[in-house]
Amino acid sequence: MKGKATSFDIAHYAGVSQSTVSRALRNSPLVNEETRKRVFEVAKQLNYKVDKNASNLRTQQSSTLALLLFEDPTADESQINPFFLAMLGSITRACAAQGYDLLVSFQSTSADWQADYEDSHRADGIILLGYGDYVDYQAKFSSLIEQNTKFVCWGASVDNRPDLTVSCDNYGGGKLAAAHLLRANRKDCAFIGDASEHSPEFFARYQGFKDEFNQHGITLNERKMANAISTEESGYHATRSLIANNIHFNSLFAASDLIAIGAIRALKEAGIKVPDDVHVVGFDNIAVASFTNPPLTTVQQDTTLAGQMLVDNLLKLIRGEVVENTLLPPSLIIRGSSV
Amino acid sequence: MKGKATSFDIAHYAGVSQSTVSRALRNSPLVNEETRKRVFEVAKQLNYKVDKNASNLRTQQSSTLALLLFEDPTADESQINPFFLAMLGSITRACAAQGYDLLVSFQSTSADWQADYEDSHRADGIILLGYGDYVDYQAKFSSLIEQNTKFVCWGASVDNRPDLTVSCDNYGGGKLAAAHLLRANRKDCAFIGDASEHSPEFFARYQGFKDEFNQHGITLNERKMANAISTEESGYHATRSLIANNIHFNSLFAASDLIAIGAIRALKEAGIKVPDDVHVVGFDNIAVASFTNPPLTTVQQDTTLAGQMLVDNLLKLIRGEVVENTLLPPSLIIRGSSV
DNA sequence: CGACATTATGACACCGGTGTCAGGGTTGGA
DNA sequence: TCCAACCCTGACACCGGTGTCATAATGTCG
Repeated sequence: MKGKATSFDIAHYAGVSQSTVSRALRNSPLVNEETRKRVFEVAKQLNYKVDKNASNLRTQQSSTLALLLFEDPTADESQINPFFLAMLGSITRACAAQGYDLLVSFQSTSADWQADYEDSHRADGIILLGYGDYVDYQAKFSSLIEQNTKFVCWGASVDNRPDLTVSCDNYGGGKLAAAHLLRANRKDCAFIGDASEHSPEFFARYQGFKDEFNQHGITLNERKMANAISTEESGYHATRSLIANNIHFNSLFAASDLIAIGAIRALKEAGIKVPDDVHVVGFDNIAVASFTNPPLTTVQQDTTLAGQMLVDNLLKLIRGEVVENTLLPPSLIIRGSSV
Repeated sequence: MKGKATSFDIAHYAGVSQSTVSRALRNSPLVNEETRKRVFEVAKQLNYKVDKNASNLRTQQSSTLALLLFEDPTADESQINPFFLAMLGSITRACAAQGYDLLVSFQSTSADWQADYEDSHRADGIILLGYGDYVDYQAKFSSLIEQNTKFVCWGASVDNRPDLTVSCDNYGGGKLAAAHLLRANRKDCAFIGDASEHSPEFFARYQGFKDEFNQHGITLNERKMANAISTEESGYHATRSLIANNIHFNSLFAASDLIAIGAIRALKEAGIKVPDDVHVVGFDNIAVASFTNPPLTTVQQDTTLAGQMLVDNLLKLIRGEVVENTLLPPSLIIRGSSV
């Protein structure tokens, strides 16, 4: 037998029509049990597999989801944010559990990214994942909605469509971190991250953090903030610049673990002890966090649940079901960097 | 316009036949330049995208590769080996660079994994990635070859088909590690990992390591070996058991970084100082390695190059070109755990 | 025994492109 | 003027399935 077997080949050998083969293989109740058995046997013998292209073409759906992973173009190319890798893992698993395949694609945040996986019928829906400047995205989101493209995104909120977003309760997470530092009476706190509308997730973390301090009658000093994107390098440099400017603090909240790790490096280098001189709290609970020196206290995001919710919500959207906004509860992981 | 536009819609609005639309969009030289321009305009207006299912069905190829990631079933489910995640990243990028999409799928090593992505025409070829018990795989490999399925795999060697494998020079890497420890005169060395034919990569690392010692007239003590799979937990327990058995050593070579990190934890717990009492060397250079305490000396595998070679070689196989066996050179990264 | 429901199957159009072939129109050389 | 060459286009079969419709065979009941 040259080439791959088709349903016609099976039909020939099983002595039935091709239609019957198709029905038999999909367990249609219309087919006689004996016939079905015969068809299955022949199919197995010929190592037959349904041609997904033909099947998808006819049914107009692909049983495939696409994952677009946005990378901060300013970040080091070779390293991918471990938090998103963890998400990728859980999304992959969630897809498999639902019988869907997953197409993975990396996108640069700057370039005008293409979301044509759905237009071209390669995927039934799209998952958008990544930090990045979501201000620019709203226009893109609108056009996706207009074209009736099914998608969900992590973190970034889509104007007027809370149902398209799954995210961690970043605000609540920020409060958790603040409450923890306040319990240890570390009131003189620095913040490293981007607390602007360009990074809605970081912004929410900062807001929660600030509000918790405010509720304790403490106003954060704006001079003790430094901008950073979510890389170790960036966190390192931001913290260095604070130190270089003689800014003092006895605790530090980083908008992400990578930033926190870079901050710890800068602190150590300057002879500042963690946690004795400065308590450090990060966000994400990436795998590395427990191996740093000292181990990093951090606000955990449940990536397993997050992946599941993204996939579940997307499938609901595809099926036309109603979806609620999904906010996942964060939890505080206390380690050596703050005790 | 309800539903998505097809080439017939474009043909209608552009006043040409559907055949011409198809040709025009694929930049066939047969089409008049003016006609082409008109077609492109209409296509853009209708936000037309070629239906991949139809296209793939007709051309019998998918411009898609599938990545099967094997996980050690005994490992913690929620954590994925960071080394493979790094590989996943570089493979994704390499695919994109070649204009291919990537389907990602996790497989359990134990279950009889399905490689039907190619049979079902969802992918043109398959990349196999993962540690694991490759002895069981040889039969599967044979059947893949027999069915003329295009695939390459990382690490594991396929009987008589070196061209289907891309791997790091694990043997050479082991020698690098050994030479490094010998330079510091740390001759009393323990090995943590699985040095059996079940883990060909670990086995090769151990062989190179042992041979280098032998060439210096030193025979490794088999009692100072402990089995471990590539997880932190496993490395921790293996090392603990060595310590519990009162086995002494002044250096330790771990078959992977995760094992090394677990080993360091066990050593610290037992009051053994790294690197003063024991020099530790790992393998992989995962991202975590530079953040451990002390930072981990390790043998680096070039994941970027590895991903590229896997994709390049697979595409060559698909195109029917000849492929050479690909061995990537490792390099030693010296950090605090061994100086 | 005839009317009718039930079961199992085959024939066929269809999904949306791609590739082949035939043919119309124009140009150029003899 | 006629034929060949060239350029461009349309008609149509085809990829390998799925879904609908028609129909043959069998069973059921009055």
